[in-house]
Order: sequence, then C-alpha cells, then structure tokens
Amino acid sequence: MVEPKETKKEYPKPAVTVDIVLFTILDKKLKVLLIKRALEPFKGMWAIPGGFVKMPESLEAAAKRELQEETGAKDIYLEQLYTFGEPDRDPRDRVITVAYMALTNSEKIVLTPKTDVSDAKWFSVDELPKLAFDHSKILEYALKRLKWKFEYTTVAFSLLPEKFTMSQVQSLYEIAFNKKFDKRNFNKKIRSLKILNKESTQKNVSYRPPKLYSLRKNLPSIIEVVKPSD
Amino acid sequence: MVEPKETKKEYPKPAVTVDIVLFTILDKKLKVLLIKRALEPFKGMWAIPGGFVKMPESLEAAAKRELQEETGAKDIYLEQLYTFGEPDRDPRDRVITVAYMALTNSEKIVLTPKTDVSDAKWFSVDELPKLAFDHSKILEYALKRLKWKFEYTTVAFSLLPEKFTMSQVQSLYEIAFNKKFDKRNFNKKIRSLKILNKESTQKNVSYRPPKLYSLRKNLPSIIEVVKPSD
DNA sequence: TCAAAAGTGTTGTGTGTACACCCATGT
DNA sequence: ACATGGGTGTACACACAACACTTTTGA
Repeated sequence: MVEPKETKKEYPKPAVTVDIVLFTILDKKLKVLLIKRALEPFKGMWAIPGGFVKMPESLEAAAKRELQEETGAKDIYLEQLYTFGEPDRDPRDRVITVAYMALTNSEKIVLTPKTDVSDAKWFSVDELPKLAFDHSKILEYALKRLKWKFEYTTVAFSLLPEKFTMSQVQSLYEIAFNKKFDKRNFNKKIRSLKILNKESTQKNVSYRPPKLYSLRKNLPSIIEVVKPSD
Repeated sequence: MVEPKETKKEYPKPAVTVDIVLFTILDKKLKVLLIKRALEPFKGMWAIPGGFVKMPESLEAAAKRELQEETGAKDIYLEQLYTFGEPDRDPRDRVITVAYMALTNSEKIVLTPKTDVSDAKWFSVDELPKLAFDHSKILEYALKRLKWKFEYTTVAFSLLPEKFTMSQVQSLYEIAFNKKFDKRNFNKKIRSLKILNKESTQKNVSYRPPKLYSLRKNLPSIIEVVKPSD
C-alpha cells in the first residue's frame, strides 16, 4: 500500500458503512430481514440494515453491533461478502459500504427496530419489495453466496437449533435450493461426511420419533455438502 | 443501510485505500508484485502496491488506476478479494483497505515505479520478505483465493498469451498447485470442459510441433477445472 | 387401526485416477 | 539418427442418482 504525502493534507474521504443481509428460515421459506427507512434519503423504502463504522471499531465489530441493535441476537454467523463503492450509490455523499451476510435461527431473535427505522420485517427472498440504494444488488450477491456456502460448507446448520433431525436438515437444503432431494441419498451423503454427532431420540411426536443430531465442532471449513448444480 | 443524522455533523471518517495483489508466472514460478516503500510508515519495507481511492472514482477504477501507474498494463484480470479494516492496521490513521487480486501475463507489462516507491519487483510466493502493514495477511488470503479460482474457473488462462499449448496450461496448474498432474488425464479433463478453440499448429520448434488453443469467449463463470484437493 | 413421518439398500452410470508408448519435427 | 517435447487409450474404483417399502409412535 502506498501512502502519499496527501495523507496529511486531509483530502476529502468517503464515508464507510456496513450493511448486513440477515437470512433465516421461517414458515418453510428463506427470509431476509429488511428495515423501513424513517429518514431521507429513500425515506419510507425498505432497505438492508446497516450503519456507519465508528472510528475505533473493526468492520466486523460494526456489523455485529448493528445486528445486535436490530435483533438483540448474539452468536450469529457472520461473514463479509463484498464491498460496494460506486461513487453515486448514495445520492448525498460518497458512501462505501462493506456488505456482510448473517445467518440465524429465527427463534433466537426478537426484532427491535432502532429509532431511525420505522419498521423491521422478514421478507421471503422471492417476494422482495423495491429496495433503497443498490441494496437489491447486494441482496442478489448475498443469495448467490448463500447457495454457494450451503453447497460447500456447513454454515447451513447455523439456521437450525442446537439439536435437529435429519429431515430438518433436508428441508433446509430444499428451501435454499428450491428443489427436492431424495431422502435416502441425502441421508447417505450427510452421514458420509461425518459431520454429525448422534444425540438422542425426540419424544412426544405422534409418529415414529426421529433421531436427533448436532453438528460436530472444529470441522474443516470446506466439505462439499451437496453437488454443485448447473 | 441506515443513515442517521450524524451524516451532516461530519463525524471523523476512516481513509479508504485499494491494495492490489498482482500475480504472474515468471521462470516457472508463481510471482507477486511488491513495491519498496519510499515513505513512512514502514519506509524501506516491501508492500503490496495500492493507494487512496479518489472521490469520484469507483473502487475498481481506483484499483485499475493504481495498477496501471505501477505496471503500464491494461486489460488485466482484476477481482475484489476482501476488505481489511482493523482499527490499528495503519499506525497513523484509521485506514480501511479494499484488497484486489490481479492476474497478468508477465510479458504484457513493464514495471514503472511511481515516485513514492523506490523499487518494484516480482517475488516468488514462497520466498517472500516481511511485508508492511497487514499485507502478509492480505497476500495469504489472495493466494487461497487464487487456488480456489484456478480450481473452479478459467481465470488461470489470463496468465497465458492469447494462443497457448496444452502443456503451457498444465504447467500453469502445476505451478499454482505445486503438484504434478498426469498429462493424459489433464488433457482429457480440459478437453471435456469444451472451453478451448483449436487454433493452429506451432512452428519452428525442434520437436513435434504442438497444437495451439485459445480460450473460448463467454464461458460460464464456474466450471470446476481441477478436482478440489484435501 | 390409522395417520404421519422416519428409516433403510441395491443397481446403473459417470467421473477421476493410474499407467506407458509412439510421433513429428529440427538439427 | 537422435533429442525433445507432443500426443494418445484402457481398466479399475468411487461417488452420484434413481427407485419403494416397512417401522414406530400417539391419538
């Protein structure tokens, strides 16, 4: 990195924000958290939650803080996606935004809109409203990454409770890929990955009680869960 | 994205730079371009080339500009990697850097150090000096991404001339993965991808003249060139 | 006994991997 | 004629895909 003398001269600087695309599964659908803007610009429009990076905090810390302010949730899976910096993406100022993707089990969180937000809601990813700024582009990118990550890693499991059944896992993948999988093949594939611990057997269901599993700790980060499509 | 009223109050902003990890193949080795810093901080140390983002230019435009200033090269493969923003990564100011990876055929370019740089050189990726800032981390990340991209996409071909032989392709992959491939299997795999046009046959070599190929245009972006390892 | 979801195996097809010899050219 | 890198095929192992019936429980 080159640091020309200009540093001292205080050239104008862009503002830096973080925006977070938070996904969850709700009503058998993949949903994303959007907030309704209470202020200009794009007042009244839906947008991805986010905010300015404060001077002493890292980008990831800023993303975590924003996420917690909106949802109260801690221990959320969080991953940096991409940085969007077209000069005209904010109509007022030059604003560069570092986009993050987050995944959570929807039961863990309670929506608590901040004061600069008039509403916060879950939207199905296939029934999205028009979004403020370039947030549609960001969301589209996040969706691509989500699918990719589901194929090649175990992040999908962060959308499930601690203990879960095999059909919950399958349902999760079917929702994300909008596609049915064969139960036997899916089972076999997941078992062959050796990423699950057997826990116990669920009770109090009016049908054959399923086995419960949990995700093993300290797994390698890339493991190819489902076969790439197309 | 939320834009609180703070915008108008001109809170302090971090500076934003782009840093570019430029790879090439030279002397049968994977090399990276480093510059020797002529100014503080880290004066005299090697670093990844980069510089400040100017107000009216996009991040990618800034990366292209810096790259061209250093190398004179246009039409270089360029891809955003990751944004590094730890508050203390620059000892003076808060500086957030958007890292890019670039690939070029080394014959296309001529190194032309800028005035704030006292030297610019190609380093083998396995013989790197200590680097300024967090640039070692950035480079490490770039290398991971490079390998990943080589496995799953055709970006590797941007390190080759317009027309090339099959052994040049194989050699490229062998260098990047530091691993030998079987000639017949490699050939078969590449041919099965249907990503190459047959061009003609090379002349003036003192051995059986090889066939020349070029990369087809408008290929899908993901195609799994080599099998994932580990 | 019924409803509901759980659980379980075999076979065919395609893809990856291992492996060795002859070919075309310039000198 | 020889040195140099170019070019080619077959056999085995493994992973994916297609496919249907029986089991366990609570009501």
